[in-house]
Amino acid sequence: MSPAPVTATPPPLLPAKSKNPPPPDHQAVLSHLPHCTSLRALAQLHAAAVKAGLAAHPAFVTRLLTLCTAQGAPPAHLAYARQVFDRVPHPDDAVWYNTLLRGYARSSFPSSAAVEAARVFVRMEMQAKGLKPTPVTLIGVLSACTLLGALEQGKWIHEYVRKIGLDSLVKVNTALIDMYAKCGSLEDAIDVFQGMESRDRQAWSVMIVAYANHGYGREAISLFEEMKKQGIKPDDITFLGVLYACSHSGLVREGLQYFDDMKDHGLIPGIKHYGCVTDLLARSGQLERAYKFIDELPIKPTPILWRTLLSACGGHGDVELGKRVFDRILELDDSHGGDYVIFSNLCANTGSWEEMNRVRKLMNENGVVKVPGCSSIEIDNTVHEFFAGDGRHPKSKEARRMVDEVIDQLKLVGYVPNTSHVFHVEMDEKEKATSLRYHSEKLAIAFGLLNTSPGATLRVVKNLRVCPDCHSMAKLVSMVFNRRIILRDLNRFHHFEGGVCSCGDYW
DNA sequence: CGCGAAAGCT
Repeated sequence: MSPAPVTATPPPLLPAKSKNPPPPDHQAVLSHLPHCTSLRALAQLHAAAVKAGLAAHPAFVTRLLTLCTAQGAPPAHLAYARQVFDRVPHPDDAVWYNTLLRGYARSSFPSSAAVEAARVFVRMEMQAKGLKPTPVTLIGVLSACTLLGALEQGKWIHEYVRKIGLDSLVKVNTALIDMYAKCGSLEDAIDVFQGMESRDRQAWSVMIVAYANHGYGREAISLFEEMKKQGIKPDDITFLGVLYACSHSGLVREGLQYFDDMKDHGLIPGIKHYGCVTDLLARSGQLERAYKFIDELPIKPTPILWRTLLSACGGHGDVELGKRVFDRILELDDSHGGDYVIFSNLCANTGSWEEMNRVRKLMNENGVVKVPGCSSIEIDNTVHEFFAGDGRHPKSKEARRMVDEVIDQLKLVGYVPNTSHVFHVEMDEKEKATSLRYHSEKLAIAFGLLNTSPGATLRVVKNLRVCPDCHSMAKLVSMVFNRRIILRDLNRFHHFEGGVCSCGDYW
């Protein structure tokens, strides 16, 4: 769908002059709000609200902003929210700032969102009315940091939180735990958790997810058991965290047991719980069982569930099942470029060339666009970006040389790797260059590793999708160069020490 | 009164 050019602008505020203002029938207006999905409908309702004298009605403005900044809302909606906000003469309610801030924090354009979120925060601080950031403001700022992997900014906010004395609040600490964990510092997350005087269900759940994200499935589980012992009742999200932990650490038996336990707690699994179980079965190699699991769900599976399985078929090299799964996905959604890529890679890896050509053709026929992958790596406060198939970074050549250097070092220690990147060495120069071009992440990692001081911990943050090659690369380099490496892919961390990954992924 | 954690793949 391509939306018509956005011309909607918020209606001007009524000069509240009219003698007999219509009764603020805000209940009626509010009840219509959730049904407005298009910008046009929103603008119409907004106009009606202004006529009803609701332009600055706190509940109305907040709900309007919330709706416009909802997860997955198109950028135009976010821009509209901004206009609504800017047209309020004296936004004197912290909640409005908080809503807008949160909107930026979960926007799909992280880097520009960060700037905007910071501006909103600063503007709030500057308010002559003495508008103080509320706990929710800080939670909003922290979740913006979380989204961006901005550890340094997050630490700064932590200091600020301490300074204004909000560091005893359970919710703020929970946001801090989440921020630290998702920005790669599990140690700081644990510190905050242990320093809390009391912990609610959410605090426990977030800490469980934190361990899970870093590959410490056993620790996540024992935290869950400890939580129950202390009389805190787990909810569906806690269980999601536990299942997530199991699927990321290869704890198949435990995961299935906990999935079963849900009903004893009176909880009904949702699509995300099914997602975890699918992942659990599929990644551990029980591909057929996973297929059956999805097929027999009591609710309609989303393409996401099939996609999870497809990716696992790729990992296990099962092209036959992969094709069946791929067909199931196409029935539901044939516009997702990633599916074609995963499946065609699977075909390539198993030598199914005919099938691969068929997929490539299908992809063109369906007009699917491939977006180049991008990785970034932060070294000494400078962010370096590498795009797949692009040598624009000034150090691209150097990085590529370093990849070769790493490979030579590996040969010296006599390591016999079983991953594809070493095959590149065996290829002729032309082939090698082509292969490496498509592994920008690998280049970024090698570049970063060799440029940091010995023994340093390297954090790879922000949008890094760790391809299996990177994963092996990190493994090997941590061993050869004796570096501690933390790799972050979109959702989870891999800690390498002496060539061993803490995480059960790719087990 | 309204804002605050949460599966998978790219």
